[in-house]
Order: sequence, then C-alpha cells, then structure tokens
Amino acid sequence: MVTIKDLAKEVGVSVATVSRALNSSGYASPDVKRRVLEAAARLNYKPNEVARALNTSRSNVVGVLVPDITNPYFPKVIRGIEDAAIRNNYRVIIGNTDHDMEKESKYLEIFRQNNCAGIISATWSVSGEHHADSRPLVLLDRVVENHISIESDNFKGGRLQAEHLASEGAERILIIKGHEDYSSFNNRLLGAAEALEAYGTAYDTLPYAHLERMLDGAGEDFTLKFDGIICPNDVTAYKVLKFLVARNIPVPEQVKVVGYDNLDFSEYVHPALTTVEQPIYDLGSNAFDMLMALAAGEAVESRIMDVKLIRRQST
Amino acid sequence: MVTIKDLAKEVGVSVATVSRALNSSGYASPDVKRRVLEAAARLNYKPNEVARALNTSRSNVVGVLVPDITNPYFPKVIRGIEDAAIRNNYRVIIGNTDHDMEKESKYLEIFRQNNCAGIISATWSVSGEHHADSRPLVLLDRVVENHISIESDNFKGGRLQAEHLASEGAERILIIKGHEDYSSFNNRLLGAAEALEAYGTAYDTLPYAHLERMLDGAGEDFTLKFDGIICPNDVTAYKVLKFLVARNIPVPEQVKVVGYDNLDFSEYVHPALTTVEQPIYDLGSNAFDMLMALAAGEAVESRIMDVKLIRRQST
DNA sequence: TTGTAGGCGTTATCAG
DNA sequence: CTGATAACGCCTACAA
Repeated sequence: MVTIKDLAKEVGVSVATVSRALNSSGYASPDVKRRVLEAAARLNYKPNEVARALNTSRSNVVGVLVPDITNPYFPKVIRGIEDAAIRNNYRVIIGNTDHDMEKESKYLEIFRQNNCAGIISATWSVSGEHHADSRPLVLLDRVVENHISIESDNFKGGRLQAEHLASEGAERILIIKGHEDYSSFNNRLLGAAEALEAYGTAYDTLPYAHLERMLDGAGEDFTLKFDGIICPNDVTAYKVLKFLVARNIPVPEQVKVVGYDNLDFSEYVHPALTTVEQPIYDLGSNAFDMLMALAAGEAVESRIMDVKLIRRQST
Repeated sequence: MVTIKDLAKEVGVSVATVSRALNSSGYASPDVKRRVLEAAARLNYKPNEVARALNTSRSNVVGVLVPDITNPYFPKVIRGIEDAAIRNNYRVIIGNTDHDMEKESKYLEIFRQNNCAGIISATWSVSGEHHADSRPLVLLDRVVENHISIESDNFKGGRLQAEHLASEGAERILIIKGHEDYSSFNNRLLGAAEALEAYGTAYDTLPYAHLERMLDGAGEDFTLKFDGIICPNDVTAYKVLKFLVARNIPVPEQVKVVGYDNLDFSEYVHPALTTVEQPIYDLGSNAFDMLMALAAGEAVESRIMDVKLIRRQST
C-alpha cells in the first residue's frame, strides 16, 4: 500500500507537505503541488480512509437503519442513499433492526465505534435516550419531535386513497391500519379518515394484527361487509388481493382495493394495484443530502415530498 | 468517548495492561483483569474500531458487491450476509455496481482504503486484474476459475424447470436466456437444454434483449409459437406473465411459464408462479461464513446448494 | 513555503 | 505479569 510517506520520499519533500499538497489545505508551492499530484497518480496513491477517520475522528461512512432490508420498500430508499453517498465519496453501512430496540441501540453503538459521519434512520425507536450521541441524524419516513426528518406527504396520500375510493362509488370502506408506532401510517389514516368524513362515507378501521388473523383463516371474514379497502402499503394490498381473489370475490366490481407506495411489483399483481406513489428513491437521496448539510453545520429543515395516485385495475 | 487511556487511569494500570486484559491476548493477572473489565462495563467503554483497524490494518468490515440492491433477489442475500456478519461482530458496506466495471473497480478500491477484512461479490467482472489485491474473496451466484464461490445448483434448477414443463405436456418450449456473463444463467440453460434433449422435446432459446423488445411492443410476438416458457428468473417471468395475460393468452392452458428464484412475490402474481426455489438467504449467510474461514487461513471449498421446484398455477 | 512533532486509539514488542 | 514505547497513516499546529 502506497502512503503519503512513499510520496514524500518519491518527491523529496516531507509528509506534511505532501498532505497539504493533496488536500490543498494550507500552502504548497505550485511546483511541489504539481509534482506531488503527478507522483500520486503515477503510484496510484489512495488515501487510507481508516487513518484519516482516526485522525479527524470522523469517517466518511454513514450509518443507515432500516427495519428490514427485505421489505421491498427499503432497497429503493437505500439505493437512493447509496447513490448520493458515493457521489460525495461516502460509504454506507446498513443495519437491520427488526423493530428491535436492542438491535437499534447496538447499531448506534457500532456507528459510534466507527466514527460515522452521521445516521439516517427509518426505524422508530429513536427516542432521545441513545441519542445523547450527538451525531447528525436524519429520520426517514418518520417524524419525531426535535429531529430533522424527511417523509412523503402521508396525510395527502391517505386523502388520495380515500377520495379515490369514494369517487369510484365505494360506500362502506375499511381502513387497515399500519404499525401504530410510525407517524407515517398514522398520518395516512388521518388523511383518509378526514376525507371520508368530508364525503360523508361510512368507514371502519382495523388493526393490522386482525387482518393477519383473517388472512390466516382464523377470525371473522369482514371483507363481505365492505366495498372498498384502504391498505397501509402495497405489500398489505397484495395479501388482501390474494385473499379476495382466492375467494372469488370480484375486484374491483364488488370490492375495490387501494395500496400505498407503488412498488415495482404493483403492476404485476392481479388485478394490477391502484396505489399512491411516493418518491422512494428521492426520499433516500434527499435524506443523504440533508445529512451532509447537517454535518456541515448548515441550517436544514424537515421536508415533505409530494405523492400522487396511480390508477390501475384494482379500483 | 471513553478510551483505554481512561480505563488505565481509572484502574491505575498502563494502557498496555488494559489492552491485554480486554483482549485476553498476552497476560494479565486475574485481579487486574477483573478490575479492568468492571471499569469497562461501568464506564461503558467500547473499543474504537477505527483505531483498531488502523493498527491491525484489518477492519471488521466486509465489502459486498451487488449489481443493484433494487433487484429483489439481492435484499435477501444481503440480509443473510448482514445477519451472519453482525453475529460475528462485523459490518457490511454495500456497493451497487450496475454491471459497470468502473464502478466495481471503484468499490474495490474503497474496500481497500477501508482495510476491509474481505469481499463478497455477486457481480461478474472479478476478472483477475483488479484482484492483484489479495483480500479474501467469495463469489456469490457466480463462479470464476481459481476463486471460491457459492451458488445454488443452477444446472439442476434448469433441469427441474424443463422436466416440469415437459411432464406437464409442453411440446414446444422457449428458453429465455439470462445475462450471458453469469455462469449461473448459463448453467440453468445447460441443465434445461440437456433435460429437454433427453425428453426429445423441441425447444428454442431467446436472448434476453429480444424478449425486452417484444415486451416493448416492438419485434415479433413469438409467444404464439410455444406452449412452455422457461424464464431465467422470477422477475422475467412476471413480465412474461403480464404480457400473456394482457393479450388474453390463457396461462397455463395455452402457455405454461416457469420462473427461477421463488421470490416472495411469486405467489402474488397472476397466475401464481411455478418456480425453482433457491436458498437465497442461506447463500448470503454461508458466503459470509466462508469468507471468515478464508480470512482465518482455513481451507475452504466452493459450495453448491440444493434447489427445488415450487409448483403453483402458472403451469 | 516547508519541515518537525504530536496526536487520533489500539495493539504489539520488548524490557523490566 | 506489567509498563514504556513504537507503530498504523494521516492531519495540523507551530517553528523555521
């Protein structure tokens, strides 16, 4: 491995000079600088990021926390983050928390041990405590007081789901609730409920756990009581669709189903899913940019990104 | 941040002693060791991984190269790797290469700059050259001479696809080829072709690019000429299914379709996809274990994992 | 403009 | 068994 020491020897100057020439921090005569750069290129010198991180106590690694990368929402978020990171010469370390507070704490510890430059978290237990750690932090698809966050317009998204169903003639609507610890799901619910009340459309809500029980064949089948179902995300909608189709309940004729996310798969399920699209990739890349701004000490504001309805065959 | 220096002061010994007590490398009296450990716990000391990596010139980070994390095959692989890594107190840095040789080289460089302990690569351009770098390397779902690799039994998988279609009565089969630079796709093709020849069933092959053209509406529609289609992976099968269904070609009555991977979604598409299941998660976690063995200087052999046919409605 | 020297937190060598 | 001390590769006062 070639180090600045090698360059120093090669060029015939001190390591300090080499360092300055390379970083154009401090001074270096044009001539020396040129020779150093030339030697660096010739010897294929690459700075050791570990040494740099130790010295500056700040690595060019950002930690990213997700519940589970296997949930198809997250790969796209992560891709957005990763692309933005690499453009800025940063790397990302992923942590899967499985909604487990202990795992999350463990990863936060790890990020600290690695002098990470900052953290992007799409998990929910970022509740003060373990964040005595003052590392820059951006929350993704989740808002918590006193923290910078970025999310899609969940309230509007919920409203779009509801308005669409109502305008298509649904009169008894079931809203399936998402994880209650997530502000995003709660806001979608709020948006949908408000819209439905404005329309004067009857609706009911259902905890996610109840849905699972029904899907498993246990518990009452309440699909017959509704003619419109609002799902907290696309994956849930896939399951609902499968359940309905398996029971020969015509979709959308008897029951209309709307999802949320617009995952790539949503056009392949049957019937193709009407859903609210959120800019998943951009959420990730913007989160990274916000993190950098934060790390640079700039003032940054939380951000809400627009969503839109994608109409397909399930409604 | 509490360091071994703090612990040394706290316990009243030298940093060298603290280090030895902590790592139980070298000697430390039971008494001193106990006191050090106690202080470490009390002060919540965590070793700085950056410093350690610099000193030992080996970090506890492994680099993982995938073409695109957004391809639904990879999140599960990565989850397998990540889970195994965290169990062993390792972290993983992901690199998306987009089949781009330059990006791949860049990531390899980055891994080197970070003193990564090893690399797991699911991309194909690991062709000697940039691997003068002698870091431990495990290839995933890809075999290259003189490199340790892990993959599923692609040949058998291809055979299963073909045998199934033939035994279901298909008589003119189309095999859609995957990326030709991947040994995994080539082996599936070989397995399928061999089985079909044994059966005496007629078949034809089609480069993936031609399929795309057809899907885009350009190019000839050759689906009418076949009654069985073997896809290189599930995602391709989804597209084929969608194309057929949109044209009202009855599946599986007129054309049977079989995929490869058994992604979670394959039960939600319409009709639910018959496919070959490979142990994606285990591929990842085993790859990590192999990498560790390699790094420890142990002799490790390339591995092939079993696959099986999952029968659903598309055949 | 340049070089010397100290330090980032650990581990490892070598005396004591 | 323990304590100085020298690395690891880089950056940055401070001096020259």
